[in-house]
Amino acid sequence: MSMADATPKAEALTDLILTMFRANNLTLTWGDRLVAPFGLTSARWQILGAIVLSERSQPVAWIARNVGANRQNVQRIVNDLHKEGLIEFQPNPHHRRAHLVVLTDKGRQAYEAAINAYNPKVYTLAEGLSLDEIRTAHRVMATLRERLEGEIDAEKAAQTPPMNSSERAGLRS
Amino acid sequence: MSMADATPKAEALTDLILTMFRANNLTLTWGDRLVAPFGLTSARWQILGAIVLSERSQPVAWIARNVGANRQNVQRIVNDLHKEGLIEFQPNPHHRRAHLVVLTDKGRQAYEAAINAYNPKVYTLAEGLSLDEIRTAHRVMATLRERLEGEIDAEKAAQTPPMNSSERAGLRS
DNA sequence: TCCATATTGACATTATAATGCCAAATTGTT
DNA sequence: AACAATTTGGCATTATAATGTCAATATGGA
Repeated sequence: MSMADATPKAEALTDLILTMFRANNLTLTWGDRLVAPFGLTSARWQILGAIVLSERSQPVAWIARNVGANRQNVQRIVNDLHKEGLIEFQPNPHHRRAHLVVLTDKGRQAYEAAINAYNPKVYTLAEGLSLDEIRTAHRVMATLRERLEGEIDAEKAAQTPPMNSSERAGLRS
Repeated sequence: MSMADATPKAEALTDLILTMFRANNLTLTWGDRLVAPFGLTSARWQILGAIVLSERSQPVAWIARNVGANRQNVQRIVNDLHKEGLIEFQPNPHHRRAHLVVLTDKGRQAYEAAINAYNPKVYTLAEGLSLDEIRTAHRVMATLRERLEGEIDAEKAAQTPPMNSSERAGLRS
């Protein structure tokens, strides 16, 4: 990175980040091709997974938060999946508009087909790597994720300083 | 991932990939905010970096290949950077149309400002992580990248089987 | 030299993502 | 009960990315 004052650790983290950018994009296009035969994309697959793996069925906005994506994009993808019969909406006892999203049989089949295509591939992908180093990498990436989530949350909080209850009370006087 | 037949290693790699997706997106928005004051984005920054860090000046298509992005998108970004005076084109002795892309003073200043803003931040980001585990993570991600590049290249080669010289000779008869 | 192939920038089109705004609905506070 | 704040889906707009096509140019063989 041509940073004169970079410590080895910071330099190594920069290398990691740059490699992550490439690996991320490659993984997405790899996933796109892998699940294309089932009418899926990486993005659709991710959303189906979020639905399948959640304890209980959720409205769109919750899914978006869970996968860390924009609510509107998830809504668009969910609507597409609905048009194609992969998911359906169920009434939400707690909210009249926020319907619950569940998989149809067709959706479940597509998701399972994706998983079945993925499993042998990811096994091959892991060849030459030890369980330990994969887990170490996971821990590093998880730490990175936590740090960044913290920073971004902090920025958002700084932009619109939330009132505490005494401040709100003061406004009313 | 709810994969009945997954080995621990494959499962760990899946966890890593899912965490990578999140960390990647967070890093990009974090980078966007970091360099926005200098008229940059993560994508622009990456391209300026590719120009700065390359041994010799290159045309757009080469830059695109180096950063693993679409030629057309890099072209668009480069054109934007040109309009804003961050880069300029120089004649290419080896190609009449493929001009060489170089940074202007303004571009260099923006890039340096980005680096200066980035350096202390990445140092903070690395806190709590050891040099060893960062390097291990880097190696894992680099392996992942190589594997995926290999797979994708293989698929492309399979789509349009290239002729060898004898096949070409045979066609002519 | 001649010719097939590959590269490159330009242009067009489509797909996807990001952002802002709105009204309906819900939640929490007082 | 009343009211502010938040959440949610819908809609519109813009920004960015991806894909395809084309002509100009360059490259490598024969």
